[in-house]
Parts: sequence; C-alpha cells; structure tokens
Amino acid sequence: MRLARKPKISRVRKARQDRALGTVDTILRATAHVLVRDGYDKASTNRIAERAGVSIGSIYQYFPNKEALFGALVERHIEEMRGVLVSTFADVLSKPFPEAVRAFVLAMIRAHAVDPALHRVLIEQLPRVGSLPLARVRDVEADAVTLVKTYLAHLAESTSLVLPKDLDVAAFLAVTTVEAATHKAVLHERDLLARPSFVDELVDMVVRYLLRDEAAEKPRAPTATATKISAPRRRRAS
Amino acid sequence: MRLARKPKISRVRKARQDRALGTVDTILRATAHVLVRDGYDKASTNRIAERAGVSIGSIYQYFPNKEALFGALVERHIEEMRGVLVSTFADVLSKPFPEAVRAFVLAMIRAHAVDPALHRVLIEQLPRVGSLPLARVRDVEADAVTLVKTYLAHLAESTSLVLPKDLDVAAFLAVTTVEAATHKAVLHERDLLARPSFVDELVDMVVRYLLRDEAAEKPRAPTATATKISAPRRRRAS
DNA sequence: ACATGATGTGAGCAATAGCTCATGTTTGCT
DNA sequence: AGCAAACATGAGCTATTGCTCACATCATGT
Repeated sequence: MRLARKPKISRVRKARQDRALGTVDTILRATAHVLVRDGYDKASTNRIAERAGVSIGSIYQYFPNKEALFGALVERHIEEMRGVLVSTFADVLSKPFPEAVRAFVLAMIRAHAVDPALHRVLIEQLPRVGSLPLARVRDVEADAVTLVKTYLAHLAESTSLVLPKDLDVAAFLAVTTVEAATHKAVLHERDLLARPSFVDELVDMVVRYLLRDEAAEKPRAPTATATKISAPRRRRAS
Repeated sequence: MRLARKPKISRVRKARQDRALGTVDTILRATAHVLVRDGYDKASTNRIAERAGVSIGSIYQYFPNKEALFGALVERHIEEMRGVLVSTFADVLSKPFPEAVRAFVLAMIRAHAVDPALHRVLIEQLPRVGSLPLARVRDVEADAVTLVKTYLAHLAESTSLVLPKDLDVAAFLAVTTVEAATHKAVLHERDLLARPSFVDELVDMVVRYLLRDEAAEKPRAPTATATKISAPRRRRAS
C-alpha cells in the first residue's frame, strides 16, 4: 500500500550470524509457501511472518520492503533454474546436432520442474513485484537466444549443414518454442508431457526446422559434428 | 481487500437505458486505461471512477465487485481477439496447406495486435483477477488446439500428406508455437516481428514439422489440397 | 562477568483499499 | 404534468495493508 515512500535511512541489515541466515531462509521459504497457497493478493507481510513463525519486524530487518522480499525470492528461483540449465548446456554443446537439441529440450523440462507451483505463481504475477525481476527473466531468455544463435553460427561455419538464413529469427523461434512448449506442458498439460512422443515431437520439430538437408530425414543422421562454443555471459555469480 | 464477503442481495443493475450503456462502456474504457497506465496494484476502483469521470457508486451499480469489473474487461478483450481469429479461420481452412498455415500465423499476429498494451497487462496479471477469466483464455486456446487437431485429422484422411503420428501433441505444439512466438514478438521483439523473415520462418517451421514429405521442400508445393472443416465450437454468442 | 552489537519482537500507526447507502437527478410512460 | 423506475452521486465506514520503533534477547570477544 505504501511502497512509494522513499527510504529515509537504510535500516536494512545484512545477515552476519548463522542464526540470521537461517531466519532469512525461513522467511523466503514462508514467502514461497504463502504465495503458492494463498496467491499474491493474500500474501501479506504479516501473514508471511506468521507462517514463518517470525515477527514482522524480522522481515523488515533484512528486506527494505515487500517488493524486495518478493524480488529476492524470484532471484533465488531464477538462479536455481539457471543452474539446472547451465549445468546441462556444457555437454549439450559438444554433442552432435540432433542429440544436442534433445538434451536442450530435456534440460528445459528439468529446469521447469524445479518447483512448478512456485514457478507458476511467479510467472503469473511477476510484473506486480516490480520491473526488476521481470527484467531478470528476460535476461536469462536473451542469454539463451544469444547462446543458441552463436551455436548455430558456429555450426553453419564448421559443418556442411544447411541452416535458416536469418539466424536471429531462427534462434528466437527455437528458444521460444522449446520454452513455451515445456512451460505450458509442465504447468497445464501434464498428461501430454508424460507421453514419450512429447519430447520426440518437440525435438523433431526443432531439428526439422533448423536442418534443411536430407540429413534431417532421420534425426540420428551422423552428418552433424561436435562444436565447442563459449558459455553464456553471466551477469553475476550464482 | 474485502473480496471475501458474501453478496447479501444482488444490488447490481443491468444497464437498460442508453445512458447506462454508455456509462458501462466509459467505466470499462477507464479500467483499461488505468490498468495500462498504472498497473493492477494502482488500479483502485476509486481511481478508475475518477478517470472515468463517474462516481464510484456507478461502478458498483453494474459490477458486484472489483473482480467482476476486471473480469468483464477480460471477457471483452478475449471476444475481440477471438473475433479476429474466427473471422480469419473460415477461409484459412479452405486453403491449400502451406498457405493455410501462413494465414493462421497472420491471423494470430493480427489478433495480438488488437490492443497490445492492454493484452500485455491482462496476460501478466490475469490470474490475480480470479480464476474465471484465466479459464476463459484456456478455453480459447483449447478450442484452437482442437480445431487444428481436427483439421490435421481431415488432412491425413483426405490427402496423401504424411503427418506426425501423435496428432494431440502435434496440434498442441503447432498452436503453442505460433501463439508463443507471435505473443512474445508483438510484446517484446517488435524489431524481429518487423522483418519479413519472421513470418516466413515461423510458417516454415510449422510446415516443415507437420509435413513429412518431399512436398515440404518448397512451401508452395502444389501437392496439398483444400479441405473443409467444421467451425470451432462456441461457448456463447459473441 | 560484562559490554556491545547483532538479532528478534509485536503493539500499533498512517494510509488506503473495497464497498455501502441515503440521497439527488434523469428518463420513459401515461 | 406527474410519477415510478432507472440512473448517478460521493461522504464516509470498516477492514486491512505495509511498515515503524521502542524495546527485549542473544552471541561473541575480552
């Protein structure tokens, strides 16, 4: 209600003792819990404090305001998903093409499976938490697009594979497609997701699109070769 | 804040006179305006009334509560987009395959261009408005998937085209892909959207995926034939 | 043992939200 | 013209929110 007021003095402490670290973690867990259970509207700071078994004062000891509290939660969740993604990307990039796509898809599914319920609420209500967390998500997505684009460029140079001309659009479409499909499937179409054909088809779709050769006829075509590529730029340490 | 209270008596009027119809329209316009300008959190009923140049009382004359107000706005917007979509679908279905896909993509872009700013806020904050409007959006999407699936089934029967085996997944992927790509492009990647290659590539992707023939080599392949198909089921009159 | 800063508490305040209702104004009908 | 119903008003009520601050407790070094 009163998010507009300028902070007079930074009264916010950083946790220095173990006890405090624990409190911060408890608060964030409670935030996630209440958010998932009651939705953003009902997730008042008082309620969160109650759930955490902590006084409201403690929350404002470590977070300047409600927005920062939710921001921290978002940041945490993004880093978790990002961790899953990045840790898989390393060997994704060294695989032959169709397998790399499959690994990419599987990584995306795993990343979305970290905490689906929280992920859902976060995605659905992210902008309400301020513009910063939303920007962070776009950063991650932009990173992915850049990565894929670079990967495709390397592929085009070092192999005989025929790729789309407009790699900007191609990378955007590939990432958007995989992200959207896994996102929607994990959140709303668990039965489709459970079918083996789901991953197969999604991989098939992306491979068929990116590969303009008779090599695309069989996903297992041994035409593609391995390519190393630089890791995605990090904005800060995880 | 006080959405939980049970309605004692339906005090809500239906607009019968022209003046009232105008008031309702003014209120909804103001709701959209404030929502886009200030975001959902700041979009209080008092503020909306002020913007509309109408007293708060008037709002509660036609909407039982804030949720219903936003619900009505969502309903309106959905019907508008749906109108654009459905009106294009008629001739989409009578076209040869690759052209049908292109028309479908263009229709989706047009639908998202109805009121992008409002669409954005609505999408981003929809769930907060209650579960009903969100369900309506899913209905529309589910309709699209069903429609595409039926279309594909007819295609498979009446032509020699080779399609994916799992039509459920195929239809889901096709709709999700086109929806997500156009949605993200319209909202966040206007520069990509502006390139001619955007539509070309998106169409190409879907066509290549759905068509497992040498017929897919050239999007303009004259192999595909026209097929008529029933219109999407409506839930209520527009 | 004691001092000092880090940590934790919770009653309560100012602001604002959604919403009501007593009252006034306009419209349509005879 | 006159009347009833539809329409419109807005001061103000209550609930609740985000947040403060004076104070208590704990952890640690000396």
